Amino acid sequence: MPSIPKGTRDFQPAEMSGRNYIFDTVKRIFKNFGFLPIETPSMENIETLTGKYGDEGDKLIFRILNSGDFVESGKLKNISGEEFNSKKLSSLISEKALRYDLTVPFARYVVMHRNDIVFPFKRYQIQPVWRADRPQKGRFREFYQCDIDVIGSDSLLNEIELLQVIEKVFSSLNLKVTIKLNNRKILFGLAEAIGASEHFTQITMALDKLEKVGEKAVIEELGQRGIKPDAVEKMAAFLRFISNEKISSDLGILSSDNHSKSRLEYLTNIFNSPSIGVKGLEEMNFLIKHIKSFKFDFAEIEFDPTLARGLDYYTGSIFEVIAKDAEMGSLCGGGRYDNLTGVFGLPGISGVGISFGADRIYEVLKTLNLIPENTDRCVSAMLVNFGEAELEFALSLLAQLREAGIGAELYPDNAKLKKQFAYADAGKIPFVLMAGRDEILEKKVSVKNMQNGEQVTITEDEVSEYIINASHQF
RNA sequence: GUGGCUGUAGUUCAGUUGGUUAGAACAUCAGAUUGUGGUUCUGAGGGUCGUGGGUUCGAGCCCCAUCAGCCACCCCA
Repeated sequence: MPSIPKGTRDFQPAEMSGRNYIFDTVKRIFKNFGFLPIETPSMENIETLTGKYGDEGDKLIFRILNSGDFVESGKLKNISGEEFNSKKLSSLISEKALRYDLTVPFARYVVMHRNDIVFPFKRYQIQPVWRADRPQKGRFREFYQCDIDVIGSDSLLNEIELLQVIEKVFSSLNLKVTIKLNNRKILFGLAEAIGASEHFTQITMALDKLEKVGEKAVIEELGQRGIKPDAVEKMAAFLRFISNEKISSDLGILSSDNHSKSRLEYLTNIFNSPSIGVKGLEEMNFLIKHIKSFKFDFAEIEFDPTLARGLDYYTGSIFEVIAKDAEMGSLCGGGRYDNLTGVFGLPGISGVGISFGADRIYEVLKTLNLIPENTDRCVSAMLVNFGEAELEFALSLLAQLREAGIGAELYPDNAKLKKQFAYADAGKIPFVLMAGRDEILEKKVSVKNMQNGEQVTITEDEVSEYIINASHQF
């Protein structure tokens, strides 16, 4: 038996139907919000990708081997002792890599096409990305991202737009989700407020694990990472506040709305003004104030000051969306990046974007039975093949049906009727048409309704109309 | 990169303290009416028990190694 690489998948017709349902839904909504499509190549130059995703991210980039025989060509011989390290070697044998996400290639695209773009630029992009991760539940080495970004605008209204897109997408898919909202500036303010801003990264990474490992483990980790005891104690007080709040919320005393408010109040009290942290709180207040103008029925929005997100380039708002009724990682994530185009030579352009993980959304919809059936199959009639003598009549009937806009096919072999009917049945084709010797003599066709088993014999001219009318009854 | 679990037919799984020729269900194909599917009945094909080694008179079962898959950590969609 052949096989396919770890973490990749084949998609069968039934799965494609469900996947297209997701792609069609997000695409429809993206367009409705004014986003324009672009595509970029599957592979990028390695320098474009490296250094954007953090150390861990860099390791997960799939590299493409250069063509040619490196030993034969003698290229490797020019590297002497000291220089012979894996970094040097890999730059010699590989200069391209598969894209890791759609945001970094987009930033590269914006810089390259800056003169053709009218800012602010709203783009959507639906393409696969690759990560050399170890596969597990909801995690693949090849998967599709559905990205939208607004670049060239500082306005927080863009964040609000993105939140509405999230609500629209998940309400269209009938899926209840929680949108977690935070701001990198608040995280920085928090690090500053406890007097450990030099440990910003370590603090956010530890904080991010709160829900998974609990209060104690986070405090332990902070200590292990070399953060001073008095700073750890201040953080512990904050964590206690969060935990107490969780308990009240479980008891139904705090709604997620009040939740967000009380967290903002707490942080306002411990932050010095003016500071980056306070700026973050102002931004968060703005979002919370203005999202009230919109209905959020399927997405519950919550300010979660422990949300970190690892991608290095985020500088402001960050988002993460998780399903309420299923265990799965994040279904959607994103944030604001103030200087991603700067690394490609075009500074001062801020962008904000999110990415929907189509594969994870598919898995969740599948487990919750929310994928509509048979959205792709559109053949409504199959003609039975009776053999050479009846072929002329069958082919002209086939053409006539298709001309009338009816999806139709002729069974290709003169097989037993049982087999031909079983094929139609398996393919959920609603009508089977028979024109054998007797029917042809009278220019008639027998039409069998496969759902109720009824069969009528009508003239050739009536067939299209009959099928169209009968189809409307279902 | 680290750890855990599982590998028997296309799929889901049985398989006794190690004992003759490894089973079932579903799926597939064929037949039960030479012009009628879904239900029923009959039959057939399909396995080097992941792979390699070891223990034993004898291994699907025990031991070692290896590979693959799944799950968790890390990180993320």
